[in-house]
Amino acid sequence: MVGTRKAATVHRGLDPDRIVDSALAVADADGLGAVTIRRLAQQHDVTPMALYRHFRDKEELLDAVADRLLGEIALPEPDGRPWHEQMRDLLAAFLAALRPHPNVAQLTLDRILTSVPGLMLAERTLTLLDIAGYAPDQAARIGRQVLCALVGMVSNEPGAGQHGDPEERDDALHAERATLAALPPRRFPRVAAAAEALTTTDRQDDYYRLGLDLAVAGLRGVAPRS
Amino acid sequence: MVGTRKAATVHRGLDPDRIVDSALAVADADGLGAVTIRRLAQQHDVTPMALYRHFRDKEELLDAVADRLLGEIALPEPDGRPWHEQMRDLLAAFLAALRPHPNVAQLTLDRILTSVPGLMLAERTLTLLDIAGYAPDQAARIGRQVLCALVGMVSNEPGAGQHGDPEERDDALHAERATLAALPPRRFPRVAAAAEALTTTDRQDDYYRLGLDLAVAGLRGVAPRS
DNA sequence: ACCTGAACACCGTTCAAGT
DNA sequence: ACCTGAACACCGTTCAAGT
Repeated sequence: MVGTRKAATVHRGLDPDRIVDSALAVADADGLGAVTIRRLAQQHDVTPMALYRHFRDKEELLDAVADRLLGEIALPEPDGRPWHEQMRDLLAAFLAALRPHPNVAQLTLDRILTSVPGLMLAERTLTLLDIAGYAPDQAARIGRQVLCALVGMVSNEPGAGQHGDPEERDDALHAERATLAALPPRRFPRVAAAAEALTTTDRQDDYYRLGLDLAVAGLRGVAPRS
Repeated sequence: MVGTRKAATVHRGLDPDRIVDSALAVADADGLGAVTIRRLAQQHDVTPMALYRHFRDKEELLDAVADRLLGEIALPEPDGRPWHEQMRDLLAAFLAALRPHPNVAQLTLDRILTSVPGLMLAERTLTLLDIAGYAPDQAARIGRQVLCALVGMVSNEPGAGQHGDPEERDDALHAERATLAALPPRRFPRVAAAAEALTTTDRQDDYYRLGLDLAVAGLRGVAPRS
């Protein structure tokens, strides 16, 4: 009642943040391909064109989704530990932000250098690589590779077939496992033996821990100063 | 004239291989999003529905495109050298097959375990990781990560914005470089300094050599036996 | 066997109006 | 300022025919 002018002009539910919420929910449930201007509009009981008041086009909407993910990165404070320990924590923070939304992770790659939180991640990465002894050019290239590898890790984590029902997804994984296990053991003995490991969604923490080990070990192995 | 029955029923130009050719050409020129049933049909002077004689749906067409790339892998023969040297050559062979088609590379990831050339790559990778001392489960996980990282490397190579004209692409890269260089040097000194390295398409061989170094060094660093 | 034609249920997006 | 409605140029795909 004693509403200020600002309160009087409050949106009834169609502001960019809530659209991004919906986009994330749709992508998590049905994949990035299901994120559609028309579908989001429908979820907000509004005409598709209403969204264009808030985003110039679909790409700008996806930018906002990526920004949301990048904004969730909880950057660890720099400290006095060896660079590779700090690097591990930094990369782990990036992973932690991406993991809840594997279907959306790939969007962040193109936006790392165009959003503030992404730039902060990049700056920290380059700083640690400098401490490791990398020349600036090398650091730029190798930093890109590592962040790229992490995003790929999340986008392609064993369960990420981006289907609808969790039941259907389990069935698909089970079928794939059976196909692999039935491979001719003369030609593909190791793939057949690894059928279980390649198709399980269990022990995801192991998967990610190993991925971090791999990335950090790579950086240490190539670094001028170890 | 003395045509066999087979020669008499030869296609006049609409066989799956030529459709895949077109799909690759379109993807290379205008990105994966431009690969459209209708556009491919048009290129072959045929109705969109004609393609459904050869592919059950669009996904099967993309499977064929991915198979084409995977089929280009020239697997090196196993020999007596240390596992990491053989691994490097194996990964380099995969990279060499992907590099000509960065816009398409990502398609291969989901198809590695469903195509014969992909399975051969996977089998070789697991074999070398076994020699390195990895337990089968670990080998499966880490092998996936590495192949994933390589695909990501190609998909996200500096020039890969998947635009049309090469001129337009250069302009986009130049603009991005300027934006990065103009970043507040107080907050993002290293990113600003790396603007050039992050946006150049020169020295791609360095980029890929470094990526291979990173991957192999990671595998060696994590391996039970080095 | 291979291709066509018309139709359906979707897209993103522009333009001109409405309040 | 914010939303609507109709329209346009695209999608993938089904179905029933044509030869």
